[in-house]
Amino acid sequence: VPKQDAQEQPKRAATRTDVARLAEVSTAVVSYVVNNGPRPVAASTRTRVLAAMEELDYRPNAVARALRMRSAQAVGLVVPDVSNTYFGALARELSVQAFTAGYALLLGDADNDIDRERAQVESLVSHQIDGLVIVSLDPASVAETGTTPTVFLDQRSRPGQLSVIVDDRGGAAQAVSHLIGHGRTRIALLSGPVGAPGVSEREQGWRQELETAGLPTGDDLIARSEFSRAGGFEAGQDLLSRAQRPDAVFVTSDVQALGLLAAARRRGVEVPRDLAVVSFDGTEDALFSDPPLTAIEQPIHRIAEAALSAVLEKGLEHSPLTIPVELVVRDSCGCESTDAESR
Amino acid sequence: VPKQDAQEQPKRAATRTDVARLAEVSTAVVSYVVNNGPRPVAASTRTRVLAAMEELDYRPNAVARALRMRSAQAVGLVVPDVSNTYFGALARELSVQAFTAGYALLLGDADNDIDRERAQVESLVSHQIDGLVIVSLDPASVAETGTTPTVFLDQRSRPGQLSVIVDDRGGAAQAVSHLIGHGRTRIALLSGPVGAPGVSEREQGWRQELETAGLPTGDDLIARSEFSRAGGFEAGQDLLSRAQRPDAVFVTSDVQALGLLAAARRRGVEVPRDLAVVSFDGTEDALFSDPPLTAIEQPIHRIAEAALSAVLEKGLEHSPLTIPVELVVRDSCGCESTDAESR
DNA sequence: CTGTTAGCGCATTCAA
DNA sequence: TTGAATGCGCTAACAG
Repeated sequence: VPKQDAQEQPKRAATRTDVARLAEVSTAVVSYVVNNGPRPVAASTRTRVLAAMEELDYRPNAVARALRMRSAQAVGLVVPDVSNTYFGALARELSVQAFTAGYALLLGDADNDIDRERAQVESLVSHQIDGLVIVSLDPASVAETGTTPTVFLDQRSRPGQLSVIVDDRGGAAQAVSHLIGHGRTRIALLSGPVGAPGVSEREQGWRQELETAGLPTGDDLIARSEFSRAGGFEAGQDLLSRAQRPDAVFVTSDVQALGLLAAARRRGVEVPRDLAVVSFDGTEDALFSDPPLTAIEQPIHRIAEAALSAVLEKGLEHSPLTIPVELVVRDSCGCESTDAESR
Repeated sequence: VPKQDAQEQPKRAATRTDVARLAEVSTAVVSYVVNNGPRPVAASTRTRVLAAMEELDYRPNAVARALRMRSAQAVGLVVPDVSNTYFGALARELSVQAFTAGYALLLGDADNDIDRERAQVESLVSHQIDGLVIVSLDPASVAETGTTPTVFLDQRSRPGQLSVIVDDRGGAAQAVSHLIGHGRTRIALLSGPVGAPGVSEREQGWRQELETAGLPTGDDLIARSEFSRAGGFEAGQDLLSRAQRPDAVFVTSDVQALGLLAAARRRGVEVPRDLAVVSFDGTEDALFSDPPLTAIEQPIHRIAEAALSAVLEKGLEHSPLTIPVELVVRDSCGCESTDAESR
């Protein structure tokens, strides 16, 4: 006498066919209720189907759907390094917003490597993502994304490409202008890797503002490092050990600024008294450093929003779309610390 | 006279069928060369196929493959908040390692919300991921993952579940013991949210070590906050404003410790002189804070490695697998700063 | 060594 | 309002 071991081990997940069989309808009807259309379903039938789905603990297979629909209901994000605070915040913002819109997020970390980046892009595209947002190490050499809408968070994209950018040049100029307003005259630049996103524009902003003011912009005022705390520390050490020490620094990212602050402490250079600092990004890193960083703040929420809609609604009024940035004053620039802000 | 506008607009990406036609072979042969098997292909044929692929710029469709193979060649990661430095580093590590192993990474940010977490898990599973690693807000209520191998980075998983954990209790005890070695007697605990991963074990370690030493563990020595800089700042303010101020704090994460340091500066409490601090995580955050944080360091690389292999090789010698942590001494505990380390 | 073919699970057109 | 049937692109038996 065989016992009922049929439903002991539900080895395979239930499919639409199983549900149809149990509810005694066709598979099409199951689709109709799952998707609320495109054909109507009688209330009583719907109830039966729902019950069967419940009973079988049915979950639609997103992959089969993706194949059929040519869309995975997913967007891809490729960044040079997610562990960088700024990119982490961007990933978080995109994950949350994409989810809210019914999309999953595929993340590709390029590990600061151009070949890795190419490979990540190809992988994501082959996964039928509905859109790709990328902060590229080199927009010119990014892999072909074919029909996948792609938005670059970068100035350097080619004419036809979608891009959402922030006003890097203007922000940098604003930062430098603020420093000049504090009476600083040797304003150094702690810059990012040559070719990295935003770097050359921020450099331009720095240079232009100084030239306009008749202040020096020589190579002895420039240092360069990776976008990392460690990189900022080393470049900071370098900058602070030069013959004629700068009295202010504009730094191209918060994480580098954290490194610079550490280097300054190490050498007994007091910020902001001996060295005023303004950085770019304005992540949470800038709020709790010592001293808190005056920074050009990127509105990550809005950037993510714009990028997502550009990619999903397949368009942008005009590309590039430039998002304004804002100088947020804290303590590192030498402004009087307002109590309300230093938190 | 119709012009050759056939290949003007390659509207659709080339499929295996197109390649087969162009190379004048069957679709199976194309598969064999793409996958290097399972059947051998004559060298000359292979060359023809390769040429056709090149010509058509053919890319295999990962979704179709996933449907057929019941595997997307992808792993999922769900964390409470990617913008947290620790989780960001974990995501990066996993993305890189997964990629190296030929897998993509699907990231789900739970946004510190248990319902969001459930939904993210269901979404990932429906995308046919080959494995899921999750740092859950509540392992008991995580969605059913069916046949998808799942590894929890958490102590509280149920018996049958795979989990990779660090020695939270032991690490905390070690931290507290170090503080006791510095002659501190009122050692507070700046803890995480009730129920968050690792929190209760770290609390236990703190308590046990103090009790053994006959030191106080009262509620007036405990504060609690989210895993964030802002949370740590507020809890720190609270702790430092109490009647009998602690002379040391064990903090359950680096980001919270950053907040605590800011709070201490705000109140003129000098670290480590007035307040010794040891935190948990040991991310890059701990290296460049002021002062650099002595911390219990989690070997993220090894954690990711163990989690990935657990999930992909479907197993673990014994679960939970406990990974040791290590006390890394810097300046915040009051040890003499060694020059080599303070970088 | 190569070709034929049957699905993977789902959405949808076309008939009923 | 429902059902039958087709195909999305790919793998891998199975048969030459």
